[in-house]
Amino acid sequence: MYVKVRTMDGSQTAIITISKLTTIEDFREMIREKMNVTGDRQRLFYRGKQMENGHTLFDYNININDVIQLMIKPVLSEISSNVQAKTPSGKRDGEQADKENTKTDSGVEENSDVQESEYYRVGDLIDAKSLYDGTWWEGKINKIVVNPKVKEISDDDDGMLYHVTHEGFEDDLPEELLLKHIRPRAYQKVKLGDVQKGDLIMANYNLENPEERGHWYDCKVSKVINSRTQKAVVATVFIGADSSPMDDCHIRFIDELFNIEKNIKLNERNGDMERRIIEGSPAKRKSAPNCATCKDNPKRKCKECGCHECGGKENPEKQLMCDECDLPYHIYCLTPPMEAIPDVDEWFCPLCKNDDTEIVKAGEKLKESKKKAKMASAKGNTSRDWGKGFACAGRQKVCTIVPQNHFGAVPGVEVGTMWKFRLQASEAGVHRPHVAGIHGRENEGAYSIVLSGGYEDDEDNGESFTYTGSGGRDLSGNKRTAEQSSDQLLTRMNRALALNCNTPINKNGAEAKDWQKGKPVRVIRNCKGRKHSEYAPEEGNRYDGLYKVAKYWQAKGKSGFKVWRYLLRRDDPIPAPWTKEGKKRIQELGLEMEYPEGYLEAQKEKEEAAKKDRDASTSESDDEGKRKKKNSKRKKSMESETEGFENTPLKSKKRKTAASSLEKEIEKLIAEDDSNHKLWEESKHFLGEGRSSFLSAVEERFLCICCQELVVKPVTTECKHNVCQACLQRSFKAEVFSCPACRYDLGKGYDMTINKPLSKCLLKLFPGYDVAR
DNA sequence: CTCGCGGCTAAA
DNA sequence: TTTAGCCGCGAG
Repeated sequence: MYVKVRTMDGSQTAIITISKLTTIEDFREMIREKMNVTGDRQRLFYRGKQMENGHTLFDYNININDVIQLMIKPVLSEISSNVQAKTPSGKRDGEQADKENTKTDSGVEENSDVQESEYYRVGDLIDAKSLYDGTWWEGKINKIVVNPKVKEISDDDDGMLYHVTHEGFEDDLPEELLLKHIRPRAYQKVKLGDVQKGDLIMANYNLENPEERGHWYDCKVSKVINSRTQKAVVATVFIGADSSPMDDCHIRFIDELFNIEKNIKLNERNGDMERRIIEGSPAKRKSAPNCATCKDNPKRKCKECGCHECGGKENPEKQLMCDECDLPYHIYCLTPPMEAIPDVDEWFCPLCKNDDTEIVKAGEKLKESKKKAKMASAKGNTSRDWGKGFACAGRQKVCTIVPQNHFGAVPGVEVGTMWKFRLQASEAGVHRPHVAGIHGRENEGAYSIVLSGGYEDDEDNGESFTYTGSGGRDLSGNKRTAEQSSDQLLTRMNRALALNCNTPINKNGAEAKDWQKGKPVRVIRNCKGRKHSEYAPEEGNRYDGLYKVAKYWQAKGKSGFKVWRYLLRRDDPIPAPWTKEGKKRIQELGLEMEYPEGYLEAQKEKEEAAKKDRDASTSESDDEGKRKKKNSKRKKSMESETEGFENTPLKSKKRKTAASSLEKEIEKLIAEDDSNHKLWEESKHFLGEGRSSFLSAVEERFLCICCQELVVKPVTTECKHNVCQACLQRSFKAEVFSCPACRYDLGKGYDMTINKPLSKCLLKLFPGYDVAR
C-alpha cells in the first residue's frame, strides 16, 4: 500500500509504498531516499499527532493514500548563518527576509528611533509572533525604529521595526519584528457555541503532545462538535515562521479560544483598547512548558505548575495530572490521600470532578488501545507481513446517498460500473461488506450479492443464476473462507436473501408466486467467477443490475453437506453489460475500470523502482538469458495490471474521444442553472476522470450544509448557496432567517422557490436519490 | 460479540 | 507457478 508524504508548505510530495507494519524508523529512511531529508531532520505529523520512532504506521491508524505531513527541522548552523550573512543563493523567502532585517540593519542609522508608529507606542503591551515556530507570546514594545530596508508601505508592513521583549523573558535580547508579527493582546475569548468552521482563531496547541498544554498558535477551524455529550474542535494550525498549515489538529483547550486582534491605528483606538494595551488584559494565557506564575523557578512554590494543593514541586512521580484542567496534585495532598498512582485512563481533580457529564474527552494520543491489543497481530508470533495492499485496508469514502439498508439501485451508479477491488464497491454503497458475499439483514432482506465463483455449485446463465448461501464452514484460525464442513442454516444472511422472495418465509424453501414482485438485489460479478461463468468480467468487479429471488431450496452440495440455494432472475430495464445494447451503453457513458485513488500512480512508481532495481542488478551480472526472461515477465504483469484492457478496439477508440461526456438533456439543464454556473464548471472538470469522478464532484458541491447530504428540492439563495427547501423551512421555523451556509440575512418573508433546473438535473444524475433516503 | 465468495505473503 | 495460510475491516 502507499501513502503520500507532503512538506508543510505543499511544495514537495512523494508517494511512498509501505506496509502497515513499517516502523517509523524505516519510514524515515524511505522518506530520506525519496525526498532527500535525513531522518533526524524529519518531523512527521499525521492527524495532528507527531509520529515517533518505536511505533509502526499501523499504530497510528494509517490507511491507504493518507497524507502525512513532513516538517523539515532547520539545522541550527543554517539559522545563524542566515542571520549573519546574506544567503548565497540570493533567494528571498519571507523567513529569510525577516531574519535579515533583524540584526544587520537596526541601529545603522542613528536617528531612526521613534516614540510611536502609526499603530503603536513604546511601552504598549502586545502579542508577538515567534519567528522560529509561529507561536504567539505576550510581549512589550521596548523600542520602535525605522526599517531602512522597506521601500513600500503595505497593510501588514508599516516600515517599522518593533523591538519586543516577551513577558517572563525580559533578560533575553529583544526580538525585532515587523508589524505583521505583532498585534494587540488577545482578550476576547470565543465560546465554543460561537465558533464556526472556517473561523480564524488563536488556540493553545502542543505539537509534540496534542493532549497536553502547548503554545499559542493561529488556527483555522475545520470542524466543531458541540453536542451535549461531545465537544471538540479540529483545526488547521499554522506553525513556523512561514505559517505552514498543519491539518487535523485536535484542539484540547476548547475553553481557551481567542479572537485574533487586528492592528489598529493610534487615532482609531478607543478608551477600552487604550487601557488594555497599556495595562494588559487581566487573564494571562497559560502556556507550556514555561509557567507564567513562577517563571519555572524550581525553588518557588507554585500552585500552577506545582501541586495545586500545596504548591510544592517535589516528588513529580507522585503527582497526578488532572485530565480536565491539567493541574498537578500530589497524591498525598488529596482528600482522602492516595497510596499510589491509580491505574486509570483518565483522572479528574476535585475541582473538575463535580459534573461528570461535562467532562471533555482527552485528546487522542497514541496509547495502547484495547482494541488493537486484542487483534491477532498484536498477540505476536506473526512474522507475516499483512500490511500491504487492499486486503486489510480501510475505506476512504462512505456512501451517504442512500442508507445502508437500501433496496434497489444506488442513484448515480450505472449498470456496468467496474471497480478493481471489492473495497471500492463498498465505498460506492453498492455492496458494503468487504468480504462477505451477501449483504442483508436477517429480518429485512438482502440488498446485494457478489458472484465470485467461491461456491462451485453455482451456475451462471447471465439473465439468471443460482447462488449458494453462506455458513457451514469452519472459520477457526481467523479464516474468511473454508471447505463446507457442516449444514447451512436458514439464518443470518441466508434468511435475509430468502426474504427477498415474494412468498412467506418457509424453512423448507419456497417459490415466488410472482417472482418480479420480490425485493430487488443488486448483483455484482467478480472476475474470479470467470473459471465457470462466461458472464464474469475480465478484471475486478462489475455492477450488473437488479435481480429478484425466484425460489430457494435446500440441497446437498458437492461437499455432501446441506446448503441453501437460490435462483435469481434479472429484472432490470437497463440492458445487461454483456449484451450488445449494454456494451453500447457502457461505451456511451464512458464507464471504465475504476481504481482506488492514487493506486495507478503508486503502481507506476513501483514499476519504475523495480526497473531501476533490475537495471542496477543486470549491470552487475552478465547473465543474458536471465534478463530476457525477467523482462518478458514484467511486461506481462504490467499489461494485466493497468493497460491490458486497452487491447480491445472498443477501449482504444473511446480513449481518443472525451473520457466521459454528458447527455444532452443534462447539459441543457446545467446551462439553465446559471446561478450555479461556477459549481457546474468545476464539476465538469472531473469528467476527464470518468463519470463517477464527476458525480462525486457534484455530490460534494451540492451538499446541503444542514443535513450534509445532496440537496433535495434545492433552494438557491441570494448569496448563491444551495439548501434543501425542507432544511431552510426548518431553520425559519426556529426563527433563524439567515442563510445556513454564510449567515447572510435572507429576511423573514424570503421566497423559497425551488431551483427547478438544478432539481431536475440532480434527479437525472442520481435517479431516485430524493426518495431513497 | 461473530461472521465473511479479499487480497495479500510466504512456503511448497 | 501454485497453494496454504491468515490479517483488519465493516456489518449485523
